[in-house]
Amino acid sequence: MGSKKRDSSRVTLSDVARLAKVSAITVSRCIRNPERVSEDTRVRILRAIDDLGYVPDMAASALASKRSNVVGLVIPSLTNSVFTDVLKGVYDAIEETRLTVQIGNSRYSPSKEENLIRTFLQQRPAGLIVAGVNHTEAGRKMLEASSCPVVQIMDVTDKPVDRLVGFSHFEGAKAAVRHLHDMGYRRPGILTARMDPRSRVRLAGFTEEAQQLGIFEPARVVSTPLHSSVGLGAQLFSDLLAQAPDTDSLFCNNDDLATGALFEAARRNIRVPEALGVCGYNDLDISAEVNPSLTTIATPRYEVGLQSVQMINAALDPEGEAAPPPVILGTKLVPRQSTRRRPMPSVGIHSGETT
Amino acid sequence: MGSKKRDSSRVTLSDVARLAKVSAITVSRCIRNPERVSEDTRVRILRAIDDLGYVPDMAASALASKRSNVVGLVIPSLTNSVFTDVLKGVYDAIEETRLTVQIGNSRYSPSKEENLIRTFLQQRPAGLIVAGVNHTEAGRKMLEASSCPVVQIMDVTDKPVDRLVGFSHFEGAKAAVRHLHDMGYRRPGILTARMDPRSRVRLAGFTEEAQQLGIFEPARVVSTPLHSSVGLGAQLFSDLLAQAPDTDSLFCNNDDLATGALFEAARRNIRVPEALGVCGYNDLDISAEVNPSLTTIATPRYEVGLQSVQMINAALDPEGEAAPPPVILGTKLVPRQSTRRRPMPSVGIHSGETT
DNA sequence: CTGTTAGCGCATTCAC
DNA sequence: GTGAATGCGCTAACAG
Repeated sequence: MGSKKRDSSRVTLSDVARLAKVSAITVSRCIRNPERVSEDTRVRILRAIDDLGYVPDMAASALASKRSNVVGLVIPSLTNSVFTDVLKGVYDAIEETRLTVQIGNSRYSPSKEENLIRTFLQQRPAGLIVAGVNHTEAGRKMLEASSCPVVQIMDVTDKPVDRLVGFSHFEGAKAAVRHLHDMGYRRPGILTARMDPRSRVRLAGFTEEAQQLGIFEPARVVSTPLHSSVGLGAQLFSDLLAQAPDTDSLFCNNDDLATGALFEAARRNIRVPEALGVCGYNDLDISAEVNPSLTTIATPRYEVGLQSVQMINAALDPEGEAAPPPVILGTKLVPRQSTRRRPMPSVGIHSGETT
Repeated sequence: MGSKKRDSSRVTLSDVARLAKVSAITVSRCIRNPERVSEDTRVRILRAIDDLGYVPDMAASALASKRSNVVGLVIPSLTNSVFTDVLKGVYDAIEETRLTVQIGNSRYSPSKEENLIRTFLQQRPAGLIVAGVNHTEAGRKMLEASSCPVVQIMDVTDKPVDRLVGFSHFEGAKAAVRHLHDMGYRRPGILTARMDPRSRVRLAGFTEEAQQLGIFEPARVVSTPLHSSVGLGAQLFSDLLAQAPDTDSLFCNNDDLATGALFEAARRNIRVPEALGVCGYNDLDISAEVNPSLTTIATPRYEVGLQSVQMINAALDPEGEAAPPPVILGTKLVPRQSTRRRPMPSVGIHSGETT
């Protein structure tokens, strides 16, 4: 097999201790709380560590302290770029710390999520970051009973388990509908797939706002439990056209669907934004590049990743206070060429300039 | 802080042992090598485990055995979908095992990669999966000296460190050029960015094949160290057109660049595939959806992820043999509408029907 | 096939 | 500010 070397006696705390002429426990302290050790022993110890190339053994540390340095991260997908952006934020932030990430992929399944939560919790993690605020009952109970900090991300709720950093999908969807209306569109449809909790909330936001504006029409709602993709966006748009041909605009639950709809519109020679306004959700990289460029709701995914780790860190800090209030980040409408720059004069209502 | 509960005396091996009326070590064995324990003690032990809800303590296990169950995975990006596909394969495969993944993001930096290799190796990982075959000298030495199985992925080489599962970028690029030639294009350019080792190899493949076909033209090579993106593809295509306006086809180092080039061609009313053939690399989801759909070289990224874990597993198996030969997976040209279906009759410009 | 003994490397608790 | 003793939960190496 692959083994090539036997374990060359590892450098341990006591090796360092001997060289620095102190006891092992002092070295241990010096590493974890440098300020609790006198100036010059600290210097000696650090030198010894450096000379010997000492590296702490995490397993031993975890065993003795009953606390690992592992942060569990539970997300529903490893390929959806919404979550890979979160991932990047998490990793960028975690590198500054002595923590380590372990990912669990729930595949959008609440029961898989529950299992992951259980598995992680059994490992005495330093903290847990979980996407969403909807869990199985058992899952939520475990999170609440957990002895480590828990951060829910990517959504908002009145009753977070512990800490939370997310944004409102409801408000984002409403802003999208409002924008379509401001631009003069009066017959908006919605394309939505993979009906996970956050998609549902966006649909609810669409519905509420459209109703308030008096432009809601059930026949213009197209949804499917299938996973989102560009190809599916094209398909759903075709479906919508079949059942409500006079639709004049689209809120798509995400930019993949929107991109697909845009492509399908091009194939059908439907002019965007003149004959059809399109607004997506998330602001992926490609959204600025398609023809015409895609109006969308930008979501702070990377930022959520960063802040979730900072919250874990803050919670772990012995000076740490009680759990801070939830952090609700903003979403932002990014107007682009897939919606008009000005409302139509005819059915026209008023302004909506965004300089 | 976030703590809510004190550690409620954990269920340990000896608890299970007591209930099953055996010794702790037998329980330990039963968990790791069920077949080395007699039928009925095994049954008793498994029942006891179940009754008590016993969960092994990985930290203790790692400490005692000097071997963790962590597989280190070093990749250059967390957002590039080429690597998130690998990631998915790795996670799908690892779930079948008792192993666990830890990701290191090298950000395409060899020195960061070296640091990650060092850090991982210090944790006595069960195995290491590393993207690419190009490392710093120190990095390679560490890998060679490592006592755990190492799998290099996503590329090929004569001298793998240990195990390898990848595919040839050189051959993939050559196939692309050949296809463009077969379809009647005679003035191919190449767009390439983020000159990592694999991109360079693809460029070399392009160059060699084009030279052999007698259609190589240095002025049609456009490259930049910037990271690939759809927007950059548009930019590079514009640059190429400025320096070699008669270019009749494009091999793009990846599908992001190709997509950008396709978008830019649309903006300039350059007809694809009639006036311009385009071939990308990787076969991302979107490539089948753009207009016209993108001819590309499909790469087995998910499969590489899966197999890399299987290799680690095989190496860990005590029955395991010596390191198997490298596994070279195939890439596949996927002809789509961005190249003609038939070669041009002469040098003439027309046809390109796609039924 | 099963048990005994020993100790992995570190952190907790309490002395000093 | 520093140290000694003790054990975290498990597995290696033997013995039977």
